Amino acid sequence: MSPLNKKQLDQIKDERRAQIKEAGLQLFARHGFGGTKTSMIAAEAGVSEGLIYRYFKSKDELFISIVQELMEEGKRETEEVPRLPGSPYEQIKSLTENMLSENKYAFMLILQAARKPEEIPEEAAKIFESYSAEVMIEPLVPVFIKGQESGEFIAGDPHQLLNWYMYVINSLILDEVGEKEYGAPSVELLMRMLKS
Amino acid sequence: MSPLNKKQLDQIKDERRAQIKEAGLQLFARHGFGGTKTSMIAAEAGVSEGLIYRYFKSKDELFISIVQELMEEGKRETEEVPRLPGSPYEQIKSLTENMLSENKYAFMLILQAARKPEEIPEEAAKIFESYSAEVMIEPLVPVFIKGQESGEFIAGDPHQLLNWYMYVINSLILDEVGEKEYGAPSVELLMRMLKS
Amino acid sequence: MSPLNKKQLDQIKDERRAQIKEAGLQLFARHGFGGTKTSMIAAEAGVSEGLIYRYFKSKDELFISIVQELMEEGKRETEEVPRLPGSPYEQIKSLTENMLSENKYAFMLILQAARKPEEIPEEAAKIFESYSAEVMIEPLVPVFIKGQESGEFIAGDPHQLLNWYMYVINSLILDEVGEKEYGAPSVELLMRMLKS
Amino acid sequence: MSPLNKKQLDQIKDERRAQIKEAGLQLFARHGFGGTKTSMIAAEAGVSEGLIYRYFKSKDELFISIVQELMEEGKRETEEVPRLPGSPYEQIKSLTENMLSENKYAFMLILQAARKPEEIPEEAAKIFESYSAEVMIEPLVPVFIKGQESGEFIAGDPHQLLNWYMYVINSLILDEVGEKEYGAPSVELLMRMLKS
DNA sequence: AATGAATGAGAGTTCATTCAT
DNA sequence: CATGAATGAACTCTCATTCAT
Repeated sequence: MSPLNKKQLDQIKDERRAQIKEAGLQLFARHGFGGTKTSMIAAEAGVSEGLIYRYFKSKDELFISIVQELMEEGKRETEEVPRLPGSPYEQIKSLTENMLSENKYAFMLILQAARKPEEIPEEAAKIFESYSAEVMIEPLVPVFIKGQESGEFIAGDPHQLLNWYMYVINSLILDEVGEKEYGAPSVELLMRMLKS
Repeated sequence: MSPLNKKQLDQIKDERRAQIKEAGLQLFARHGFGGTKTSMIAAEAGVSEGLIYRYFKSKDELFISIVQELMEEGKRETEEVPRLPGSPYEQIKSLTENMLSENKYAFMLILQAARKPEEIPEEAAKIFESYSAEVMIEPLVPVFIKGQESGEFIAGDPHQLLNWYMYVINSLILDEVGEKEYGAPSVELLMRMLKS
Repeated sequence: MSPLNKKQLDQIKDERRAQIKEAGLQLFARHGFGGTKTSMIAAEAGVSEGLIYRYFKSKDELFISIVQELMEEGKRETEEVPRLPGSPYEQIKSLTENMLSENKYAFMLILQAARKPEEIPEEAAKIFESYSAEVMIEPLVPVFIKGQESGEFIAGDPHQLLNWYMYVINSLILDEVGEKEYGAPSVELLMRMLKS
Repeated sequence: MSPLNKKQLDQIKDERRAQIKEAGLQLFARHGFGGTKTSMIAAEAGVSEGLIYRYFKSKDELFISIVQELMEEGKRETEEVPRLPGSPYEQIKSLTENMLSENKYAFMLILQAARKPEEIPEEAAKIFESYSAEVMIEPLVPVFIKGQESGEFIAGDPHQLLNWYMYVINSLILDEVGEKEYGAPSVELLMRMLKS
């Protein structure tokens, strides 16, 4: 039989790349960059250790590649908020719910990069900076102001309030929502911080 | 010259032990367990690398010893809250402020143990569990109930609300209050979560 | 369409084998055994990495096979010298020129095997020994003696003088005649070593 | 007993550094950069593999450090030639003898760097270039001219003749003067290339 | 017959721990 | 008691070789 054709090979390659990135995402998110050994990634992805290096030049590059992708995704999500249905309060509540549940790993990893830039590859730290808080918070400012005008949100500098709110959310995500007795706080409780 | 007597030797020993633990506390808090090299601890404590092993059997044991001590201190502080001056709201606000500023390193380390038990020595994780949330939250429940009765706090299961509140505080402490534009949220904003 | 017949298949096989050997020769000559990766050989030969192993059991065997072939070729050339036109001086000059230019790669590789037997497969080193200096020098002895008799060459033990002369030639070939300012020494200068 | 004092420790360090460099010199000279494994160096120096890294940041740095030292030594030796006793012919003969015997390893290594700059650390190649041929040949030009004037050496561009002569010497050194039947050519035979 | 994705042994390097002094 | 040179297990990464297609 003839060898696999180009399309099939490309598909395999894409799958493997995705597998390895997914494994990396989960492990980096949970154990940090230094705490994640390449052997762990290989095991989680179900491939040999050597194979990682056919798809990524180094552990650093794998990390960078993951961060890059996530930052872009995160940016897209935040920009989407003003177009969500409902009042400003409901829009931000939606984003909060999304961050706390669906995209947990992604946010965890992004925020780890933010917290200890000295422990991750330099280039990853740079990428993170370039998508800095501004980029992820700025799109929400108009939404928040609209909420203040309609009386849904408390008064105060919207940048500052949003920053603080995000700060709390981020911290919570990093806690990886343990299996504690009461679990993570309800979104409603958190929103009380902003509600007038 | 005659050799040091037993009392003097014991004093030197206690000092060295304390020096090393203090260095360990700060470094583990900042860089995590895996991110802290024994050479860093020796340098920070101003002793030789080898000396660490006269006072602690291993890096693991040093970490465990530090966690142990901090947990007891934390417990003492929480138990003190009902005896603080002011209303329940003010008492809990006091504790919050204390956790977010004065005892930062201690809390950072404790919480790091809490968050990533896989990354720390198994025994340290066990100690943490044994001082579990209950121990640190239970003493606050009566205070909170008193606050609900006087109308200062929102209604709801006090265990659950306190748990969630602590959860947020803990998360924030772990963020090591970066140099962000707006810094960490004001205690007042956080207290809005509980205030009726 | 019908499959290829046996003759056609054999031809393809011979071509492939030759392709791979030629690529190996150039790369081993330039980069040494250890410095040549199988991936480089595959790329240079324009075949897949796996295919090499259909034609040669291992990288070692490929190397051995190349050395083997070259040694035989070299032997044939040396044996040809007495039948070249011109005086003994001119005959040896001819051989010298040939070695320094036309068959450079071949000689380079042979001599690399000679110089660092530890770095090449053991069997290749053995083959080299078996074709040892004697085999390549002995045919030249009568030529040299004839030159001494006619007064063209200096006096002395012909074996020893030839050996030394070859030794210098071999060393020069191994230098791969760099792009130095003055390039490699002229054949005339070298021949001064032997000329009376 | 008190710990070793500073002087003693410095001596141990100097000894170890020298041990490791000496082992590196011999092995790099014989097997090339890539062909020399750190485990070989450790074994030859009689230390553990890890210890190498207390004295040199990397295998690259060890190599660079060795090349650096040798280049300076080589330069000093060449500059000394005009001050040697005897006629120009005897001075250059002296240098030749020295290169072919006493300082063999040093020259071997230097020349390996010269021959395959792409296979050694980039910085080592740069160092080599900076001490380029000029530096090692230029001091000999006046000596050679003096020899031409007195009729000891053949006529011709002194730069070119010296270059070629050195080229042959270098090539010979790289051959590591095997245990061949007749050994390396006598210095006298080589000098015939230059003698009028 | 041919491909190139996948493997795993072995290389260079780091760092907790030991030990001679 | 105190030192820091020395060790070796474990990590990241490379590359000859295998194997499903």
